[in-house]
Amino acid sequence: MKKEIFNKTYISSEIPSVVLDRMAIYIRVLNQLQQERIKLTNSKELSNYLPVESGQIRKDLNYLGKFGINGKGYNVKILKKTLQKLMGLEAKWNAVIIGGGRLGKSSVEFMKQKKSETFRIVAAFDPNNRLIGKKISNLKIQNMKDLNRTVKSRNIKIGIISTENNNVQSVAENLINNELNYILNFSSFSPKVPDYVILRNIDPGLQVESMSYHLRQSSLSK
Amino acid sequence: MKKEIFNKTYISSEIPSVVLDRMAIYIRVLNQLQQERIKLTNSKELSNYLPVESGQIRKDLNYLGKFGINGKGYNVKILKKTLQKLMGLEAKWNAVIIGGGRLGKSSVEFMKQKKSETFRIVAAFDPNNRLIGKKISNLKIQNMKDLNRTVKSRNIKIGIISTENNNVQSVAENLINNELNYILNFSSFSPKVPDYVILRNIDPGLQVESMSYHLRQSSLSK
DNA sequence: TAGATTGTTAATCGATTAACAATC
DNA sequence: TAGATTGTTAATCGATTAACAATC
Repeated sequence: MKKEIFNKTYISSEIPSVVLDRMAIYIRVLNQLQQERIKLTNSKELSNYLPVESGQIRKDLNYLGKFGINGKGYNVKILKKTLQKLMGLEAKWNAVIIGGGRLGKSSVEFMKQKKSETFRIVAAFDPNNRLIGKKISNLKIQNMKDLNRTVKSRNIKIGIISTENNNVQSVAENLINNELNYILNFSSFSPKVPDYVILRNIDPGLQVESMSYHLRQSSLSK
Repeated sequence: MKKEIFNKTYISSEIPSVVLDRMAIYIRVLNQLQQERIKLTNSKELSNYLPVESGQIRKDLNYLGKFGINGKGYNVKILKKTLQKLMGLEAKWNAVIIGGGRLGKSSVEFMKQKKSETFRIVAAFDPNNRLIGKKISNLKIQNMKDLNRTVKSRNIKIGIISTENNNVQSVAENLINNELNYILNFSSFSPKVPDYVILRNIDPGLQVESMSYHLRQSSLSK
């Protein structure tokens, strides 16, 4: 028993993060195929939907062990389920949001529309005392000093930051002090966190800016 | 004159996209330093704010030419301005949004809160005729058949997609047929586009999912 | 000048691609 | 069995890191 758990952990922790990123994308494509009632696919077909070569897809999928069907391809349903299991998408983690202002509200609303259902926001806080008692996403905004109690009682694992940039570092430290080591940051300032903390900065502006670079390039060459 | 433009284009197009991504992040940090009234910085200090080593920062910045001050560091203001210029952030490009439903609205609202000011949305469309005439972000939703005329008359360069997943491929093709080769996609389906098209998929769910993977890992090892 | 930090080269590392034997 | 596609190895490519001479 112990050994199996150990193996799983071992195998999984070997997966490079570029591969994990692609695996999340593969699930999107498999959903698409399922909508089109396709039961069996193969690495060539998958590559049609992605900027990834078929060989690389096969290599990535082999981190899951071998369960492709030689000469046939992959069973869409099984492949999707296996990926979802690996990515922990069967569970739903409790999250707390820090920052109940406009950025907080629009972030929550946006994620809701994107149907991102990996976490469930069960409590809200704000370092600005004037916001306490107001509501965000049907949750009453609480005083930061109650954070620890709520994290414990509600079994919260994820901290979401949506405060002003200048509060972000201290909020992040506060979360970490409360053993929240998984942080989703909607602000534009990336806090410095210890290595063991998993931090994801959600900053689409960065992608728009690299697009801007290409727009300028094309306007220069004209 | 011609030569200078040629050189600029040449130098810039050599910049690997990983480096461009980091450059956008460097601008964020420089903004932060400016807020703290810091006039001079160096690669070591910058690395404190980033998951990037000082040597790599220096290497990245050298794509801009050499204008660091040996023994001193970099002038914050000049460095920021140079990066912004390279990234084309002085210009503001006109954009059209296709998809005036809830995803469209919350995407626009979210980007507004994130103060992403690289583009300006000047027109809205929806393939669903029932939405025509309604409003999104103060813009009347128009009929898709008027897309071409509006793109030309308003000098639109960027197409934003915020429709349902199953419309995304055809909407993308429509945009490209109208010479909109810079596409920002807020849906969860990535359309297949020709190589010359610059496509950015804004899908924060992917980052949440790779976080989920780590949450599962940690719960397994307990 | 001495001290500090840049700019740059060479070495390392890891990820991608190409190719094909194994297998259903 | 023949045909097709997987799983996997070896070769290539590119990005990161380490190290230091150049320079203010």
